[in-house]
Amino acid sequence: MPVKKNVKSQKVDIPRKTVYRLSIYLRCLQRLLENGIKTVSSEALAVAAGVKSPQLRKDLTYFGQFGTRGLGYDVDQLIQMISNLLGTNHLQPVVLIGVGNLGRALLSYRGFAKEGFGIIAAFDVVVKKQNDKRVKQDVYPMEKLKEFVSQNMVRMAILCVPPEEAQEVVNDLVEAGVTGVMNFAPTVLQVPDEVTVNNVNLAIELENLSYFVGH
Amino acid sequence: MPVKKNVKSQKVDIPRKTVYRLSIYLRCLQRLLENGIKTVSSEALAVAAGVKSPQLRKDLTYFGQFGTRGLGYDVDQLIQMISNLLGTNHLQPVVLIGVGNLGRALLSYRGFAKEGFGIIAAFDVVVKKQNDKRVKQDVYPMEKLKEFVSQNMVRMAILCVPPEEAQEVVNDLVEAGVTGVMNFAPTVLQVPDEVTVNNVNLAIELENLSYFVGH
DNA sequence: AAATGTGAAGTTGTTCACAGCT
DNA sequence: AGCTGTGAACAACTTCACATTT
Repeated sequence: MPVKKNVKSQKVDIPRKTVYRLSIYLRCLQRLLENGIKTVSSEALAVAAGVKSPQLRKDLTYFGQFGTRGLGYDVDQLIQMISNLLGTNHLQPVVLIGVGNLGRALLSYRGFAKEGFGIIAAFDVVVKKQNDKRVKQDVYPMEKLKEFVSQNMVRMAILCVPPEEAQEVVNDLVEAGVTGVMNFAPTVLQVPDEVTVNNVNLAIELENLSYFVGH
Repeated sequence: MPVKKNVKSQKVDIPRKTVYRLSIYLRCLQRLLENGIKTVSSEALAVAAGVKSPQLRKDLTYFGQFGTRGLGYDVDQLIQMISNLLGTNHLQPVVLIGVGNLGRALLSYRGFAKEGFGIIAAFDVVVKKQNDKRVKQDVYPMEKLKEFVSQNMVRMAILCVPPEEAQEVVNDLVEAGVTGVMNFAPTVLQVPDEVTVNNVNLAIELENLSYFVGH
């Protein structure tokens, strides 16, 4: 699918898969930076990221030319460019809805914070006593959701509610101004064109694996 | 990417994306079955699954012809065929390695069991007192991993260890006979060709979303 | 009449090979 | 000499249109 950007944005259309790989490159680059490496060739970075080098070069040229021929890419500069493009150079506030098993785990998942995302609040129909001391965020009742989202200009949400409730919740989110949803519910969500939904279905991933593993 | 199957298997190559969609179809079909619907057209099923109808028909014909022209598909028969192909018609034993936040959540995740997978054991370097009563599985020390996997003919594993340990653990898994790994660690794993790795990187999914949401 | 199955056309994404800088 | 940037070839996937079957 070609990436449709809204009219305001000057960005060229970048393939979905390229955007995904940019995240991977970013991680590899950060590791290089930590190791004090200043410059990297497309070949070396491609190996680290698990792709082929022409792929990497093509991915990068979708949004500009950063390399020096005969030399390679400047690690620091490339990190800046990619994280700027992805929007991870400034903190993105995120809300999480559905504090079940999975929701609770994601609330305390360090992987998000490390990459510049903060889950600033959680919502659930039942506001249970939080006896999990790893969870730092406040859990609010569902009625507060729309108000909170609009007031805090939240644009991204993580959805971990049961499948039956997912569509209803996402409607509220969209009305309140959310334009990006990471959906863990096994539900095909209906949203306006300008809203992006990333479906993450763990059961399907396992099932998929099962096919390749064989009978 | 075309799906490479090992020589033993007689299966025709089915595109990766098709295999993924088959799981989605399966869920929709199960819902139809629950509602007592016996027959479904490609058009109706496609809408439910969020794809176009020629796509669905092509997906199905990769592994046979099941429809009746002028009528549609038999729901029950199609469920049988797909779950047989995916290998979910009999229970697949799975082990989980790394009982941190995420690992613990996955252990108690009902989505897996519902789809025919059972996480039969978990492993970690530290076998902490399990005070989480939702987690039913035993947690063993890492030293027992290889032995357990070979003795129980386990072929699928869920990897939730820190990135530095991931490669080491996966080496052990492969040696012990695992051929399918669902990898939550942000590490590019090196495995033999006959082993399938499904990477699930939640931070990257969020980052990806962030791009579409805009600056 | 209705809906499948499929060759062919169209689209998107990947790889190659090499021209062009530094 | 080395490595990037890219047009062109290639491969994979999707959609279309319609012949075919019930």
